[in-house]
Amino acid sequence: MTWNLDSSRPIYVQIAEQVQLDIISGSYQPGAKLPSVRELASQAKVNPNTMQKALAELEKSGLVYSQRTSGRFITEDNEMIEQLKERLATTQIQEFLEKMSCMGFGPQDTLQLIEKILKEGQS
Amino acid sequence: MTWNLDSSRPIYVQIAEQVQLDIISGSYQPGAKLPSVRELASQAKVNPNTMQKALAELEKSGLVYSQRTSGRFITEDNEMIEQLKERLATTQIQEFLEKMSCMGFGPQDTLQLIEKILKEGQS
DNA sequence: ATTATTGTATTAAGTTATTAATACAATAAT
DNA sequence: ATTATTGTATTAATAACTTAATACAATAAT
Repeated sequence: MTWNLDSSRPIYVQIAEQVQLDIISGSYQPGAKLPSVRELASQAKVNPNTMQKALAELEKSGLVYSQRTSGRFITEDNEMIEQLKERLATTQIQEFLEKMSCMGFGPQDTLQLIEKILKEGQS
Repeated sequence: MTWNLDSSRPIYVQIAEQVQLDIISGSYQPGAKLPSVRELASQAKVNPNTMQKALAELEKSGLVYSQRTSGRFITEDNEMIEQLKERLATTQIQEFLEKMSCMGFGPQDTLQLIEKILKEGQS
């Protein structure tokens, strides 16, 4: 796990987002055990409380759960993960299209621009 | 001008972004005069300093300029505006594709998803 | 039973950034 | 010359977050 944190937004939010992405993308398998709060905090070089706060966020959504002394685990509910992934992707797309629209690019303009950029990137 | 502000990020950043969008999209024409800091602040219901800070941001990039007592104006440099628009769009697209990639959607997956969502939105 | 490891809770302090209040400065308009 | 309007600067207050220190709670391992 490599932590990519900056000061633009709260650390705990960034951590929560990154772990969430790892779950959605499958880097963390359903049911997998997470390292302890202290261990993760040490890796990310943040205070244990900050890590705790980040993980508590993920628990609110049910994505992870904790067992008092054995540790923390990713949910085994594959369905939930899939739904979240789908929902997040949809939101991302809609926000993106909205922003492009504000800049004066309609959906078709945007699609063409993306394809153009993808072609350029291949070189 | 309708101001759409929330507390997730600094107000002055959001204001700067929105004015920038208005310039890029053509809502503010090149050379146009902006309302005074106090007037804009009143409209947006923020402190004049906040508005001042937002506009100062745009001045750094050369998008607007101020004349001590006559007011603030949009740059007349059409070229600059066009370049910024292009650069911003490219950045938006790259960031978007990057995020989708982290979620496990490759470029082709993403394009298909966008098209699917656009079709649904028409109904 | 004891110990070590886990998550959790509480409180305080420090830091930073944002916002607000106010005063100052320049100049166009009169 | 005076006044009103503009942008600007300075300082203070507020808010949010992070860090830190510490204590508590539950249970698996021994």
